[in-house]
Amino acid sequence: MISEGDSKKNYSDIALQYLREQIIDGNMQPGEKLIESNISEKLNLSRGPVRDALKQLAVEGLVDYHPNKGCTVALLSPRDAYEVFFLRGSLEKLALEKSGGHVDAYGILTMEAAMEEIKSLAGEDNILAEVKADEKFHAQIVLSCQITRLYKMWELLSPLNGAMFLTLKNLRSRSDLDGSGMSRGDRLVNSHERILNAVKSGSLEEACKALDAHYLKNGEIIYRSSLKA
Amino acid sequence: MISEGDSKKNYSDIALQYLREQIIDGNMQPGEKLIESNISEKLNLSRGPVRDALKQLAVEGLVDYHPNKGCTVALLSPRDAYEVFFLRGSLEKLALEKSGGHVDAYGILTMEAAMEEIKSLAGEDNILAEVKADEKFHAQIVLSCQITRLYKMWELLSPLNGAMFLTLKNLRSRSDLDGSGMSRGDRLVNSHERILNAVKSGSLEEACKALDAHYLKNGEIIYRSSLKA
DNA sequence: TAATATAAAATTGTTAACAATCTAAATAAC
DNA sequence: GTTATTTAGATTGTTAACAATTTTATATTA
Repeated sequence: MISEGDSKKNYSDIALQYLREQIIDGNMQPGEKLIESNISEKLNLSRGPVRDALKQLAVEGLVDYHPNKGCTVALLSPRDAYEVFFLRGSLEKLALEKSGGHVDAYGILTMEAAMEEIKSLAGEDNILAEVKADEKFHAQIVLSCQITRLYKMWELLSPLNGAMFLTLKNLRSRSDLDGSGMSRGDRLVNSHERILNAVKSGSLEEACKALDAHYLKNGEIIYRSSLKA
Repeated sequence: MISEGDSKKNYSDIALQYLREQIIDGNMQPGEKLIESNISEKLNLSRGPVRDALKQLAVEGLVDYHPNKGCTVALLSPRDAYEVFFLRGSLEKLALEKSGGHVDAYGILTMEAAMEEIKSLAGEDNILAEVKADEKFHAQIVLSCQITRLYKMWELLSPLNGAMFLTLKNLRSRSDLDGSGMSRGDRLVNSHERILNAVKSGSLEEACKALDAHYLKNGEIIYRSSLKA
């Protein structure tokens, strides 16, 4: 467990955040080699902190670590997408079951704020901001049950989930519409609105269904398009 | 993700395994400061690999990492125990639900072998061996569903679960018996035997109940004894 | 004496150089 | 011409020294 407090960032964290955002934002090709000396040169620091960051990214699954051979940007298969969506959804449902579907007033307010962000980003082309709004939204669901380690576990999946966002977006920009005839932005808004309504009404069952629909749809889109390719 | 293959260990892994086992085996006091230079001197290597190991242990929750101030052996509260047991149990049940309660022949054989180990260790005083047998047993349950990342997630909880083993043992060596009048070893055997039988009979429901009983009992014992202390 | 400020020691964070390993190119053997 | 073998280069793994920070001990002041 890492105790924070003062967020005066050390170099490892700077490298970590930089690399994570670069990967999620799609500025690094899946499979691409991540050479420590290149990165440390780019960020004007030594290899040590960069190595730390790469090891952490390997834990998060954004990077594949091959001992003695270096790191590569993770190649994420449709199967990976399925697993991440399934797990993230399962953890959120588990949290809701524990809390009886009840998210407190602060949580609801935060979710509503995140909802507004998601709406306003629907037309834009800002993956990183989308990912952050999405995380803010779903985090409140997980936090509802007050089980710290469940949240930590869910949090560990977030970077991968973020990377999937990019995959989804790229798939969509080719076809622009999915089976339902909705744009990606619209579906994102719809999907989250259904979850929010369920949580606000306090219906555990409907909330779980909404979460399933949300994550399964994501998985389905990735899977379908993998067939076309 | 870390690709292995050749398990010719590097120094980071040596330090990691050493520290993890020391902590789980109770040779380091909870709260104790872990000073990099001391450890590296002890293991005859430099601070670099030791730092790597400590960072990994922080991810696993066995160590608390205080930036600029160093690491301490994690202080695990009854609440932590509850959360770890709850999560580990939840993930195992999730896996079984996915696999419809079906563990393949190889898995069953492995579980039976682990069961024998657990039995033979019942009288001994070998926490590390107990932990490994327990892990071998439960791992097969998680692996049944073939979701790689679910296993990885569960695996990440294993070191903490191992540490809880020690806590449980220490509590028991004071009172030697729990409410049920069973010795710790006997309960361990009983509890796992019920799980194994359920899995072998293919009954998802009974397997989930057995898992719940197993983990909830662990949590209960830790909680109860925290009241006495 | 107790509380605060200062100085010394210990410890972590970072770097740069060295060692070991892997990769790829050039050479040799068939 | 193709396959091995050797060699040179690139990259990771490890170390030891340095810088920054924190902790402990000492001295100062009220």
